[in-house]
Amino acid sequence: MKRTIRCGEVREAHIGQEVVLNGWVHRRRDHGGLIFIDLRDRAGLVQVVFGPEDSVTALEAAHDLRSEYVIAVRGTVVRRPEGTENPELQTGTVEVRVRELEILNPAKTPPFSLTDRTETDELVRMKYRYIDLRSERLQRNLRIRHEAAQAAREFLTREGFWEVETPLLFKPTPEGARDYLVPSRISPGNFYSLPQSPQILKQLLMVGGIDRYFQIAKCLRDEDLRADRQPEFTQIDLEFAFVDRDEVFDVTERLFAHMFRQVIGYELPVPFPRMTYAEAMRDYGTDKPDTRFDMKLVDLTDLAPEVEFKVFRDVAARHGQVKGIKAEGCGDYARAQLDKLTEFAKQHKAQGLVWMRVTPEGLDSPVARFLTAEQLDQIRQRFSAQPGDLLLIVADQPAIVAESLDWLRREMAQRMGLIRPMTFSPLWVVDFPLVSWNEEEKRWDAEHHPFCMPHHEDWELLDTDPGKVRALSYDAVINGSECASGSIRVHRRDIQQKVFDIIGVTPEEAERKFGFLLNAFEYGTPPHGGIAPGFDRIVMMMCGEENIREVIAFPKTQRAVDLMADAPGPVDPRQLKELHIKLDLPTQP
RNA sequence: GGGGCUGUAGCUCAGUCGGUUUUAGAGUGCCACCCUGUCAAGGUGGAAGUCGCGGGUUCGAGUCCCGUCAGCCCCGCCA
Repeated sequence: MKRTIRCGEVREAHIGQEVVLNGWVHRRRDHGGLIFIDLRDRAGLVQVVFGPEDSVTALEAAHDLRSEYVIAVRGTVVRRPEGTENPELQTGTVEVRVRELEILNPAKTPPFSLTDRTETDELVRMKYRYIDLRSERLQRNLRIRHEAAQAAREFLTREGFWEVETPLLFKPTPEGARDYLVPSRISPGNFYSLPQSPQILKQLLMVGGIDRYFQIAKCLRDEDLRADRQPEFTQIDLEFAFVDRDEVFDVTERLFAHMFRQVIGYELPVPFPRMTYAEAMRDYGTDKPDTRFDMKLVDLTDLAPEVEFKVFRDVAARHGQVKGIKAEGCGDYARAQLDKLTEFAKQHKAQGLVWMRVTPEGLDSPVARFLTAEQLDQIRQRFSAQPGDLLLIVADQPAIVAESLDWLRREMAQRMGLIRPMTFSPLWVVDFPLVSWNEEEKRWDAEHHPFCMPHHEDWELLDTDPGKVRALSYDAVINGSECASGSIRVHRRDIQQKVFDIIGVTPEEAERKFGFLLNAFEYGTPPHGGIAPGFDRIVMMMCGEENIREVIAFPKTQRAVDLMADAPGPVDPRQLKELHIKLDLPTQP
């Protein structure tokens, strides 16, 4: 029996029609002489009814139906009897009275229920991913993912981008993330690497005159996983020829706005506010600030040398910082709670946490006795603190102050309920440093990648003070999550050489690693730049999900294992021999 | 590589100070029977356990200790 309509699409308009439905048995309510089945497919649920008036044969057969049986039914759409409508269902005013039932495939009792309200352990969900994919949650998430991809394609096509595929089997890139390698059978001892991103290839497409390129591209990085990181993930990869930063921003903002509007009906504020890297670090202690709430970091370093409190004075003397945040209305935190917050700050590297409860009389704090009344008042004013507020202050090296206060800020916002679900606060973070000092190896590293254009005003600094050079690189940040990253690229040989000099790449090395790209640049390269929005993270936000696995059909665990397929797995020795590979495994003691 | 949380019935969980508060329980699911308007259907009965795994302490371990495995969160890592 071939279906004539999807279960979730049956409506009052179909009353009186004969329909054939195909789907899964979601729930059954067997009254003996009357059986109700909620039949489910991608579109939703509809109630089908088996009764003796319609077919005794079907009724008898229906007693054998169990959860997740795949069935076909033929019957008539009728209005439900007065008082039996179910407002919870889109199909709740109608039902299908069954005359004919065919069991297309029975099912073993599923290892977990798709109808329970309880949350099943993710281990079980991932092992039986094909069952979990039937759940309302994953069906919705994958629908949103599909619609987001379609919206992106539609928008970018309209904006004049060509979708071009780039190879998965490519050349190992020497820097950046760890590569996934693929041995070559034909070229013994040589390997392809799977792309961490199509970075170099998209730049070559610009040299190739493609002008505007996009690709919904799989990227592969052999690094450890996180709640928002999988070893293979998807970027909406973009590159533009003859472009400046503002144009990249404009297109990207409109792309995001289009996707959010089209898929979830949310209006992103366009244009996105812009913040320099330096401002972000100063005000939020991170390069990806969550701007859904304020609670900016307040700097007290200038007050520190004057105070009697030794911790502050010492930190000031060692070029450290004293900064804090104000948690409005948290002045009623008890000692035990404050001890826990101190513990939290310590877990995030701070030596300790100075708290101050703002009372009508002044500041109540263990360190208050080391501060003069005037100093306490200065602090209060610096925070614009009102009675009932709580001040949380960290004194340490700048990096630790930034990190611990970033964590505290987000923790307090969470506790204070400042984070509304399904609100989105985007911004650009711009002017990242071009290079950063690698203390262990005593050299400069590229902060983004070595093809990133330095700010024009900073070109002289390339020779004198590379650490101060700002790059024409940028991140789009939404709700504290890095959602896109890109830059204007170097297309001039002399600038490229200077950047290589700074990061210690010799001409020979450059030739060996990126020779084909540098060669290409000598044959007429347009100024170009681009950006790569992280598709999975965008979809996560649209779905209101906290975890990337919820928006990927077949995700991997934190140990990069597919629990369903049991990948990775061993291979046949013959396959290894063909690839000229001998294993050298660590021996078990 | 490191820190933290978790692991008891198919699923979600409880299990107190280590003990005749059990023969390790509950809800749900499952199985059987009854049941014509339910929608988390209802009723009666039943089956269901390697307490993640290994070792140790003890007269006695789901409970304490050590190790180990797995899942999750975080640090490192992610140009």
